Amino acid sequence: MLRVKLSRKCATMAEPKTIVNPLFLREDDLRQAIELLFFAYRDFTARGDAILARQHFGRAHHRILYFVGRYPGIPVGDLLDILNITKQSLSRVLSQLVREEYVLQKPGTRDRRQRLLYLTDKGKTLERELTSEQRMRFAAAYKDAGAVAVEGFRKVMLGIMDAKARKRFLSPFET
Amino acid sequence: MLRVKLSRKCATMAEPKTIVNPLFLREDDLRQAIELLFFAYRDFTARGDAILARQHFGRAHHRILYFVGRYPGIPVGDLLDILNITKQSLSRVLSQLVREEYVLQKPGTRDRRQRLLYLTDKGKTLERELTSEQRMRFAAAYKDAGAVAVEGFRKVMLGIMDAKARKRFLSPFET
DNA sequence: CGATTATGTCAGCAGTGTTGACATAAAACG
DNA sequence: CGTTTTATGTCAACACTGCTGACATAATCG
Repeated sequence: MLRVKLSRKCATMAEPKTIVNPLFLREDDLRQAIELLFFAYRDFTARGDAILARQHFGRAHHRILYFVGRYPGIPVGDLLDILNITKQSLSRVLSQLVREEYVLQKPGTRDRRQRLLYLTDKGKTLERELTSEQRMRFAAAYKDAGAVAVEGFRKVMLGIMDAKARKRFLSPFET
Repeated sequence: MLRVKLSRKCATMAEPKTIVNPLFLREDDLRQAIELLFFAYRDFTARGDAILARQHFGRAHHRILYFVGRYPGIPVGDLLDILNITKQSLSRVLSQLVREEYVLQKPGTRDRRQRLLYLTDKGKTLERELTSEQRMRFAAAYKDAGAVAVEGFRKVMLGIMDAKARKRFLSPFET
């Protein structure tokens, strides 16, 4: 579970971790964990970015499409909470999606200040195109890894995210 | 500063998945997987970004500091391979780090065209500050999740990344 | 020597996140 | 009812990061 490559080209590659030092190995595990997350996320998002670039969109557009598809009728404020960005950042991208008819806004019934968001058919189509590759990626990885591994992945990811986000996963119907 | 929770406000939250439909559940698992990765990565990088902002740096600076610290003496080309960005993108940030003496460049001995990269003490200090929070995050998550979960996390992440990156993890001494 | 490689640099564009300031409509409250 | 707060939007400016294209230098290779 050691080092990555570069061996041929990178001079200071040696440093074999052969000595059984629990503490040292732990450091190595943590370093590897960081890299696993980095490379997985990098590759996970790469193809979607390419698709988005075709229509002059970016990753932010995908995130909006995804979460609006996930929670049809979501108010803007809730979307801001999920994305953890400012309303100005969201607005720029969201208004573009509304203008180009990927997303539809309806005034709230209970609270007419709210603008509830929905995907149009056009939006659904693009969202599916973007997300399906990512779902296939996970489907393949889950299949290869097995059910036990999947549960482990889930546990570690929940441990990495902040408590607030973790709560959303663990208790779907709470404030 | 926090908004409210989705559940209360978002009308179309219901959709209980009570019906035992394997295919449907699978879709739900994949959707959850995507979100786990999204939220974990978002929160994983947030504090580092805040630290970097203090010195007018960004996430790209951290990545360079991290991988140069990881592979002292790494040539620029190898770093480009790891980061998967253009040399122009790298150059802007790297030359800044060199100028401000976080990173040191030495001409290669075998190939004098190469510029081998090393962290200065200043660079090591900043890198440690940035990465230590991330390591602690994983240390806590790993501890809570347990060894089996960690192995599962590792398997799933390897499955998500592209084959090229996976190889780097699995066969430490190859290109 | 000519071709390729490793690296760098200048310039411009796009996407995304930030802060600050200001505006409107509706809900909440006393 | 009138004041305050909330939900949302908008304009503007700035910073970081990625990309493409073009061009330059030095060293290695064949």
